[in-house]
Amino acid sequence: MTSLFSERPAIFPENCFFAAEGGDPPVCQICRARGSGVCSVLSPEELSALYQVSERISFPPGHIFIEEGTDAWCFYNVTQGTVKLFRSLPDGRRQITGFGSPGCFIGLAVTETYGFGAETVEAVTLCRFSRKKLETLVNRFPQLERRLLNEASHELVLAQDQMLLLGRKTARERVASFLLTRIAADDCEHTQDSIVLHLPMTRADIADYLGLTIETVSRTLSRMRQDGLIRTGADRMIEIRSRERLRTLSLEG
Amino acid sequence: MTSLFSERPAIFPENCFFAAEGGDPPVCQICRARGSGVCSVLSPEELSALYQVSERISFPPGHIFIEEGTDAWCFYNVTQGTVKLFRSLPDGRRQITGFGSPGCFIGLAVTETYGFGAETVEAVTLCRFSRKKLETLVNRFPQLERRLLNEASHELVLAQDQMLLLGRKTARERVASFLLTRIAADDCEHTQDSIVLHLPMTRADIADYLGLTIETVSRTLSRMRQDGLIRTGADRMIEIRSRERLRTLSLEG
DNA sequence: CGAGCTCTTGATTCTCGTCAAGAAGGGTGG
DNA sequence: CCACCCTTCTTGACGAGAATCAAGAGCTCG
Repeated sequence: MTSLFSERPAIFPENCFFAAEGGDPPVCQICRARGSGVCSVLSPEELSALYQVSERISFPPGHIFIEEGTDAWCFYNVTQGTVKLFRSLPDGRRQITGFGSPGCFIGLAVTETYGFGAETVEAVTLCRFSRKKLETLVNRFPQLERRLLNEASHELVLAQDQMLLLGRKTARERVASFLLTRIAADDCEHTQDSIVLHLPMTRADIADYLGLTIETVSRTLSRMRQDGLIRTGADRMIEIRSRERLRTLSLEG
Repeated sequence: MTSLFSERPAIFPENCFFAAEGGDPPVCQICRARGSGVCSVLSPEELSALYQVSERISFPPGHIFIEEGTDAWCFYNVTQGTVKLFRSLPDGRRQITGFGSPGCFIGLAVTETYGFGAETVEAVTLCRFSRKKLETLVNRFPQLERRLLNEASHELVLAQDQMLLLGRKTARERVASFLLTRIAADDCEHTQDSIVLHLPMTRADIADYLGLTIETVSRTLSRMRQDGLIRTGADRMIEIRSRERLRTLSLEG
């Protein structure tokens, strides 16, 4: 039996095919989430059962697939692309509570209704499970429940990081923290001393995630560019020129 | 089998003795957390097993009983009083991520080490479980694991609320939201049209929870007092004179 | 009754938001 | 392949809201 909290599988996107086994359902064999999603704790036979109660769906960029406050009938697993999860106020102000990459399980923070909304950032593929059927499977395969608890525990740690950021950090610290988070989320290529990062989200998304405005995000990035900390390229590419300086910046302005 | 997420027992502090049964260990029979804590899903026999691997400890106000980043050897259940959970930056800035009342389980957001610190607000009594022994019990009583998942799920919802508050609300909206949260947390006496609330925490705690300064919290409460929304009394008592106006205020300044 | 907190209030500063305009980038159709 | 349009991004000027600095009032508790 694995540990009660936070023993999440390591994410190796480049090795993802290693995680899938010959006995897995065909779609799962090539799935980017097989090594890191909740399904990673299932044997090929168990995975088949999960596979049978799920369906693969795809959405274009900017598609809202969970509307805040609607009945929570299904859960999702991101298998390709990036999604954003958010909460909003009646007047339209929006806070993005997190971005989801392949392997991310969506639906931990629900009651009878979704307490959050979800929208695609890029073209996205999801694995969708009906809530009822997933619950049946969780009862059959207890390791799924353990895995969900680990996931929830990890989400809580991230949420607390974000609360510290939103409540106590300056704009400069927030943007630096964000870039470091993105590096950890591993959408990036490491070369020897610099790191090239692709941000799939717009400035508006970053602003809504960091509790800032578009203009402040843009200005802060410009200043980092002037300071030689980063370089920006086409198609939302960012080159981090000193991860160490960025880390310092993320903690003390 | 209960639902996978968020079926947390209702909290009835005034009825707490109803939840305890004659077969419970003596301390548990009079425990304020018996009806709402993780132990609420256990039968008297199961509770005895949990009781045997736990110990009751008390701390004075202002005592830090979890130091950020230290090894996570044990989990806690609050049984009396209020605690604050926080994260901090190297330069001393601090964000309180939540307050814990009786029934609150502490330790969901851990890995090998505590990702957060915990300090008592008032005199506090806790039930302490060694991590290893609790894990053994969770394996024995699967409903405990389900209960922990529900708890984590609920914590996530609260964390997302708080992110929205910290990222997008004004000082006035934050303080209004805070008071409403406190009413829901049920440290209060309802009379017919007004609600009398006791806040155990200082202005500094409130400020650290809301991402503001002491002065701003104080000024905001003063303004609410001038506006006839609240009245303040000795010993951190606050009378809410219009819950409805407060709710409006919490959403749109 | 006095010491040390906690809380309130005022004056001032500063960070970030708002408003506005223009540049850059991406996609589409001729 | 280029012109055009729309969205995204950048930059500047200005203003508002909250932080900071400072002083004093109000509570608690020994």
